Amino acid sequence: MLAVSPLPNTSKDENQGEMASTFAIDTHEFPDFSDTNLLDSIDFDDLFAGINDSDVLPDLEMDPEILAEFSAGGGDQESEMKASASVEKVEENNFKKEEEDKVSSCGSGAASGSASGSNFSKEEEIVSKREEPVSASLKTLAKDGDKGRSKSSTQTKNNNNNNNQGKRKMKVDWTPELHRRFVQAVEQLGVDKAVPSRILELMGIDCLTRHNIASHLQKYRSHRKHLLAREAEAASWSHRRQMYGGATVPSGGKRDMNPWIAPTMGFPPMTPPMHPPHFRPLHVWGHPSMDQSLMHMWPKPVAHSPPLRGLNHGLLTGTTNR
DNA sequence: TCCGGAATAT
DNA sequence: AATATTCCGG
Repeated sequence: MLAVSPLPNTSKDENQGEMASTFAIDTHEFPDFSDTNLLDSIDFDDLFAGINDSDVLPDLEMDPEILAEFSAGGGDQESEMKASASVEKVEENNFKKEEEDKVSSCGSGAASGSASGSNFSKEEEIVSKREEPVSASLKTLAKDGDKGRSKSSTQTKNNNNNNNQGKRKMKVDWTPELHRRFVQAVEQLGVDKAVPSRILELMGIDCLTRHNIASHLQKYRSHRKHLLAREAEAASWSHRRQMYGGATVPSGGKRDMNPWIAPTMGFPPMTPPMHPPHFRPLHVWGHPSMDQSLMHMWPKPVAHSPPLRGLNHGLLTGTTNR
């Protein structure tokens, strides 16, 4: 029992103008126990599996604060589970009984947490919004790329719309799929012309607000910037070396044309002025294209740009300094 | 007022 | 680190 929900309703959230069209849900999650830890397969998974959203117990995952409040006793996650279980009765409103397959949706379930071992404290985020039909294909495509992912999130409660008012916003879990759509949209628009609203449109995910996109976009740009910067550095670095050797490229261009960097951007020579519908600059970073072990959406700061041409990338240095 | 983007906050 | 929120011009 745990009646949770004292919630003082701050009532400040209320989506201002975000078209709230969050309906649709779809909880088909496929438990991927392929190579996961047993822990993953713990039960809360199942528990959550069916219940996705519903604002009931608005706070289950709130945050530290509230959690702390009643968690004082001790069981943290335990309570969570229980709570969810009880949630079953949740269904009361009209809810949407959508079909349950594809449809963009926001809800989802699947929790996994990294409980592995000893690390659970008060998780908070979660919630993952899933999207549409693409999944299948992506799955295929992403194969090893995504594989293990897609189920990492500890869901808790969702906010729904329907009339509610005191709903909180849950963190959106940018799953590889979502991210992929995001990147796709951005590319289509052109990196510099991409703005949240447009991206949102292109993505077609109904849930997700402009803000979500904006936030992600910010991060995206930031990462990209770093990446480019690094590569540029590396490039210039290699440049010098080349010069030394008497090599080539007289131009003093710092990093305009870099064979290596190019792929990173996806489109060096023509960026903005063209985005045919079905054209697609293969991979940028978060792309499925680059499977391998690069499945980490956001490339960590690992410089990868072989300094000298002629050699196969492979190792690289990590310090580009001078 | 709405939007986009950077700066902050959580 | 990843998201969300807030602040600040257009």
